[in-house]
Amino acid sequence: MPAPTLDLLKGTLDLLILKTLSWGPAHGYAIARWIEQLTGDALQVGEGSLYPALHRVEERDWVESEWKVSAQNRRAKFYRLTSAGRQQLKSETAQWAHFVDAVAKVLAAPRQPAQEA
Amino acid sequence: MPAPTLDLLKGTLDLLILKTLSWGPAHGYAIARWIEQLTGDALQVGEGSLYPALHRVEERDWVESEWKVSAQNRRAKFYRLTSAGRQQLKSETAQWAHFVDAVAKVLAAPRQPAQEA
DNA sequence: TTGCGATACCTCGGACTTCAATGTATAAGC
DNA sequence: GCTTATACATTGAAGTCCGAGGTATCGCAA
Repeated sequence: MPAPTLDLLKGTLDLLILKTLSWGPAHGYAIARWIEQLTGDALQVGEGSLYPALHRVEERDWVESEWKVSAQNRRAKFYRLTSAGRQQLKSETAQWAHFVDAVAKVLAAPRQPAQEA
Repeated sequence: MPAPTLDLLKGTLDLLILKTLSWGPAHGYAIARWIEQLTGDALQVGEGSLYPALHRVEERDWVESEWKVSAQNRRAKFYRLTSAGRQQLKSETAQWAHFVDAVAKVLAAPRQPAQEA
């Protein structure tokens, strides 16, 4: 039988993280909880997706990190958007909108396009 | 330097193929051209994505195939949606809408959600 | 004080998709 | 005969997701 393969995030996790950090610095665990809370658990961010994603956005210099103490009095790595990250957020947001629009065009089409050669 | 890595389709190719076939049977090459034409090339379907995708939707019994001769007088494998495929199309369309809506909720949020513990 | 749940970090491996590159073959047009 | 478009296919590299497993601390309750 075919594996279920949820793959809920479809490559949007970096965008979601950058957007979340545009509200202000946060640590990984809180970012994941915020995304879940905002979407009513429609999007779920497992730790096996979260931490690699945080590491790659830092690697690409879209965020910077610093160890601090969380509101729950625990050691946590706080991430802050860099100016390159803010630029990236803008760019990825536009690309996402463009992509969603393109898919919508196909899904809305009542029939095949005219004049295929 | 980080690889560009377009990844335009983000896991929606199966959905796009099923939708395209809901207009009637078609062969792979035509499906790809239709998607590109409908989206003004916003979505591009390379052959290395297309054919594996067609094989997996057939493997899952969402489509059936049959060799015929195309309008261009060439040997071509025509795909037809099965009733399971029609069901899958409906389900995936709903899931896609749900997903897009969830992402929009995060992107539209002006700030972090209230009362994090 | 011992144990548990929540917070918070991390890595590994498997499964999957995308996509460029490469290859085959035929029809039509020049 | 050559080129272009049509039409199929596979391979390998790269990237993402995610379940499973591991570490550690805090606060609380038994």
